[in-house]
Amino acid sequence: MTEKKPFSYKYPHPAVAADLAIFTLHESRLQMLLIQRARDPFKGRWALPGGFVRIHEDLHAAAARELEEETGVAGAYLEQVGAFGAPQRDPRERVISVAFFAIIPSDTIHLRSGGDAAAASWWPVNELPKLAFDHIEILEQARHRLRDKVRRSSIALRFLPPEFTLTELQQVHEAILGQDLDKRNFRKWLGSLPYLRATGRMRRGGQHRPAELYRGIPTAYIDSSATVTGAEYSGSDGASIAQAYQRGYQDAAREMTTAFESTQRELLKRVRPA
Amino acid sequence: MTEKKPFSYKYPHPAVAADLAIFTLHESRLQMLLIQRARDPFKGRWALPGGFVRIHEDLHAAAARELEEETGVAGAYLEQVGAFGAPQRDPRERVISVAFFAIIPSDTIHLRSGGDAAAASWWPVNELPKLAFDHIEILEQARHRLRDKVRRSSIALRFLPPEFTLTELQQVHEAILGQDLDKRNFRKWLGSLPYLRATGRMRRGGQHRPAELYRGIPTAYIDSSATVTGAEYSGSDGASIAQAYQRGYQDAAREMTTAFESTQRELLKRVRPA
DNA sequence: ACAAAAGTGTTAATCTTACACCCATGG
DNA sequence: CCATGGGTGTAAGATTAACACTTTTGT
Repeated sequence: MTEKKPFSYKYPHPAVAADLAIFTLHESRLQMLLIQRARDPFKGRWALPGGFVRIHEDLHAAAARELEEETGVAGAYLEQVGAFGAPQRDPRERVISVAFFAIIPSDTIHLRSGGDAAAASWWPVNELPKLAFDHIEILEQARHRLRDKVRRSSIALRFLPPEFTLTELQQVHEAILGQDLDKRNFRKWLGSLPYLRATGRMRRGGQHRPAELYRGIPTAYIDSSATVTGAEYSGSDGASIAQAYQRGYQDAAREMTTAFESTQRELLKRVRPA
Repeated sequence: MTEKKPFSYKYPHPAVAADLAIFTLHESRLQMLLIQRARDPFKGRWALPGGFVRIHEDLHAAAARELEEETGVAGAYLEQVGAFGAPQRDPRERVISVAFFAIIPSDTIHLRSGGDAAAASWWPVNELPKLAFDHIEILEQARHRLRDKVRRSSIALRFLPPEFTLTELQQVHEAILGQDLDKRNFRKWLGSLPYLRATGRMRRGGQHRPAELYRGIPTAYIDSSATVTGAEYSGSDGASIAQAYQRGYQDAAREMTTAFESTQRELLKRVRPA
């Protein structure tokens, strides 16, 4: 009945897991992915997806792997929230969990049911069931981080496909902040951001005026060099980007850089040279 | 020559350490504590203080323990920055480091030289030596967090003794932000914060006008109940606190709560009932 | 009396908020 | 022609930024 335990250390070591708060926008609501535990402890309870970090695996890579196993999505936005390590958080053994939050675009919702899970499904963040372990705490920190960031970065774009309407973008903000926003003020604010560009294309659908489609501008165009470059142009576009940048959108720029870097790492794995 | 390794697991487990970016204000500059490594790897290099988390020890408690071992200070402000776990960050074995930043008041600077350290000393953050491991990365994240928080929380008070002058508080902000601030605007801004109270006492020293001493108000007075309570009073103090609170100082309040909680845990250990 | 830091207000510019109507399309 | 969501501007209020002189003390 005794298992083989071939990995030995001079001092006791905890296990390290990566847990994920995976957000998406679905039916105009912020939703997150939970799995129902198939085994004890907390059998039947809902929990954040996650799993153990492999011994030579980077934390971020472990989270990305779990994310892909669970959703089939590679290259989603992924950001560390922090480590959770209360001694008794897992009754089996000491487990330190490094939590991440992930955002997957609302047009990318597939699910796979993994090994530990009896079921996986999306839950609106305001109607969550009781969670296993200390996952409610992890989740609250992730939500808080998301709320903070949505105002100061381009992270909202991560919830949307590459082209989107401003109304869709507004719905992302409203879902995350949990409050309605004024359409005109919201658009005025967007106008001051350096990372949105109208495509000129339209989305038509429903019996109403078509909406213009926008895209996020990759960071390259708005990093610090834009301050110098943009200012020389008479074209209002470059100038306003530079100006907006100077007025404190470094945060947004930095965030996009980080985001792109992390995504890039994943994407590069599956892209042939052009 | 083979060591005994009595702790065995079915799967390999990483070691988990807590590393600390310990900040203080010294000679009007933001400084941090580094230790010089006595052993390989990186023998002779400077590094963040830290050590392994014990198997039944909370992460926060491990950081607090290291902090006290290194500085003799208990109950300092301590906040997690995140987990750092690149596979080769420590050449000896897989080590995942949970980083914290700590703030110790500028009147509390004692040092003890611990086991691993050949020496420990304070370094101005703008004149740091080359660091061991990935500590420069940890430190940059900690500094960034500190800069972000100083504007949106009462964290600056942590650098000061319980009573301080507004000029001292301004110096804390200037040291952290790395830029000079306008005295009048700074004070106007302080006036809008809910957590400062003039004591009426003065500090005299030097051949100039004495400065009034201030204190931080414990969170109890400014948490959400203040919104209700304060508004009923005609006394301008309560009302303005409530008002300021409503206008978005929840952040400050929450931060102080967190800070107080973490400190309290430490302090309660050494306080007799009144 | 002078050197040194403490303390104090006003104005212009910018940013934020509140608010209501016309437009283009599909049915 | 009507229902639906898309798109647009202005004025008042709040916040931020720039800026210089008087006060109080110790020597």
